[in-house]
Amino acid sequence: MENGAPAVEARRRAGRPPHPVLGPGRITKAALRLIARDGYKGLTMSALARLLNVAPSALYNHVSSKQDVLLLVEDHLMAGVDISGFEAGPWHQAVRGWAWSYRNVFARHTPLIPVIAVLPVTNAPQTVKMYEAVTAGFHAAGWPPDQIIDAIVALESFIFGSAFDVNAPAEIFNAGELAADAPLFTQAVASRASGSGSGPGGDERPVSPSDTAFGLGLEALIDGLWAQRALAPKARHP
Amino acid sequence: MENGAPAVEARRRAGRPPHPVLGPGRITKAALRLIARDGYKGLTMSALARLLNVAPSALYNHVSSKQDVLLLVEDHLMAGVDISGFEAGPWHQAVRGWAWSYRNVFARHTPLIPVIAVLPVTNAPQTVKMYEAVTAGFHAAGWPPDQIIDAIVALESFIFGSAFDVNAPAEIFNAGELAADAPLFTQAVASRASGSGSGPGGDERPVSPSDTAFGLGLEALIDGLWAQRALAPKARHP
DNA sequence: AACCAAAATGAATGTCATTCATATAGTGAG
DNA sequence: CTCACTATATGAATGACATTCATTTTGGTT
Repeated sequence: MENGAPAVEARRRAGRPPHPVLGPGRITKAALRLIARDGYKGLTMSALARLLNVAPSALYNHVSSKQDVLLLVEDHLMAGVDISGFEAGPWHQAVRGWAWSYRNVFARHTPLIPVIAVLPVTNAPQTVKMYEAVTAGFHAAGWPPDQIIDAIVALESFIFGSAFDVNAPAEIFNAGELAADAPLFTQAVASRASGSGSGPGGDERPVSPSDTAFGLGLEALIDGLWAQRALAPKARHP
Repeated sequence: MENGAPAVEARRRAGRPPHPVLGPGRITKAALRLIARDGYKGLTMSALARLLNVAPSALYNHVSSKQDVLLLVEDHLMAGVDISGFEAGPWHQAVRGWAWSYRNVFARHTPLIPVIAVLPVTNAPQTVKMYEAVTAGFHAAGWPPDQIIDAIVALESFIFGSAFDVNAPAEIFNAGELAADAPLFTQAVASRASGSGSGPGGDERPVSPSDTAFGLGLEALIDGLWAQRALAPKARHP
């Protein structure tokens, strides 16, 4: 039941079917089922309509484009991002939990990232809700108000980039025939400390290389941002 | 002149036209011209063929798919990323220059990012060359070899995510009708310190919000990574 | 019972990437 | 000089796709 107000008002104007056979909610659920089964390549308007026992053109009475469908999915996923840490706990730990959760949710939905990163949050209630919770956490930690959004954007950029990295194949850094021209790089790849370290849960189990890199970068970013809190904004560069 | 060796060897095997009318080099250049003119939506195999005065199907004698074309473009762009700082200067400054340059190059080529982030570097000479230079810089700065790749991946993730942010519209954080439900967020957006700070060149001119966020995150990441250098790899999380 | 607007339909359109059978052209071998 | 070989170019065809449109169905309201 996402945003019933306009539907109610519209229903007031004239006779309507009381059972909305199709609607944002059902479309979102069907899209998620499709994505879970066949991935984003399987998410076509035809497949979506087929799953809903409806003609493809019928969907356009409820969404104006496929991008609209992606927006619905995105906003639904945002509700799955863990913001509980910002309600009470220490800032460092809240950001950690939020960032891991955020990355894990979108690692399986990377095709959404180019959409999210560029589209306004208007008409995305769950997304706004998440931003409000995160902002509140920063505020409570004494962050300078005029730096909060920039800090969130920086963290989000790292999270989105890292979500792509999760889907990288293991051999992505295999230079192949070019290895001879890149001895230091090849050596660094070979000695990469994969499998060591602790997992996102703090327990001692093997983690993927992308988990290790994300953990390293996240801790660096959290510490670095904390240290720069209240300093003048800078964007210097040689 | 991109890797003439295979072509020469192939020419040795049998009779060939001495003037390669089409080839990776020309295809790459044409693709870049198309992207510059019409953006990535204008980069179609038909348009590419038209620009080269050739039938679309002819392209498939030189590339096996459109993804191959994107790979050619990507590797070409990698040559434009500034790695000069790693040859001599201090580590902090070298990373800074590299990261700004890397982000600026791919901010205008975000459709490539999902491709880059997932595809092996094999057969991408410029890409391998860049990684080698960066690895050498980390090595020279005394970085623990088994952490170099993870640190680079973390920086790259931040860079890729930030490249998307560059293309975000100014009103991306306008909550619209939902503003009432997100007072702290709305206030933080309004007080965002945009226009202040110094530009990437260190001079005093207005910078975009994405520049500010990138500068903030990059400095935090650089400082944080430097501080964590030589510490045990960690990926902890509550 | 008639009306009206939302919603569903089926056919059609245009844009893609990609494939395939065929044709061409230049080169080394005879 | 000529034949055969091979890379490369061609044009037509295919199938997937999002989207549009004229038309019909549907069900509550009057």
